[in-house]
Amino acid sequence: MTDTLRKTLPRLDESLLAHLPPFSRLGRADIRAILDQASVKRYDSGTAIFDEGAPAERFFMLLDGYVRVVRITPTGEQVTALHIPAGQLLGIARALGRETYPATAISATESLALSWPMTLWDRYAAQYDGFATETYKTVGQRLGEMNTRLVELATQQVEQRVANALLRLINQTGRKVEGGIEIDFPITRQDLSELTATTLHTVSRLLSAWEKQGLVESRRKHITVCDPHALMVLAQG
DNA sequence: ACATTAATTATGT
DNA sequence: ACATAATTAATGT
Repeated sequence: MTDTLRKTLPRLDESLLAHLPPFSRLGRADIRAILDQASVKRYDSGTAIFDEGAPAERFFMLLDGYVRVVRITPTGEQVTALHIPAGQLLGIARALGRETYPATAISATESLALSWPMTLWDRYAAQYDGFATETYKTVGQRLGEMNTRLVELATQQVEQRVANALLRLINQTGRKVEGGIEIDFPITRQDLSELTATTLHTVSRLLSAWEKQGLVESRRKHITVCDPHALMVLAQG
């Protein structure tokens, strides 16, 4: 008689979460319970998942795609803070003790995300072993990344800044392709310039120069690094 | 060593 | 055809 209860859409499979850091130490039953409280949503490329300053009502787990976390400066220009690949938590304002989102999240590709009401955050953190510690690890990583970027901004020149940015991008979101490693989501020179606090023109020139030296290849909205090692040399200054 | 401005071309819907 | 991306040169700080 139990299958008369089958009234909802296909249930989410536990394997979606089982191998992801915050959930990897949890048992199947716990994951099932968490999954049953989640809702799924698909985001077209370029749409906002949440906005800076808005009340942080939900937190998210990115299942597929890439998201860029963006802040708006007082003068109204965007600054990309970081990119988040699939498999990471997102919008975890609660973990930072905040009631509002500290930045805007925009899907860089078509994306798929689970979300939960933020009220569940405390419960999960309290009752599921490993949930809190694992998420603080990724929070720590992101903090570290932003910190090293700050140092770069203060100390390095433009050329090594964009070289470093490229290297990070292929590390975090790189996909092996014939002849190099390709950034796995559409990225413009404007985006890269925001990441490195320079202009799209300078980025364009640098990429053109590197392309002539066989360091990179780029089509529109697409960059692949052919010689990571040479880039690393450049990145040191 | 870089930004800014502007003009030109290429590319995707 | 239209908007968006990318290149390139010239000029400015």
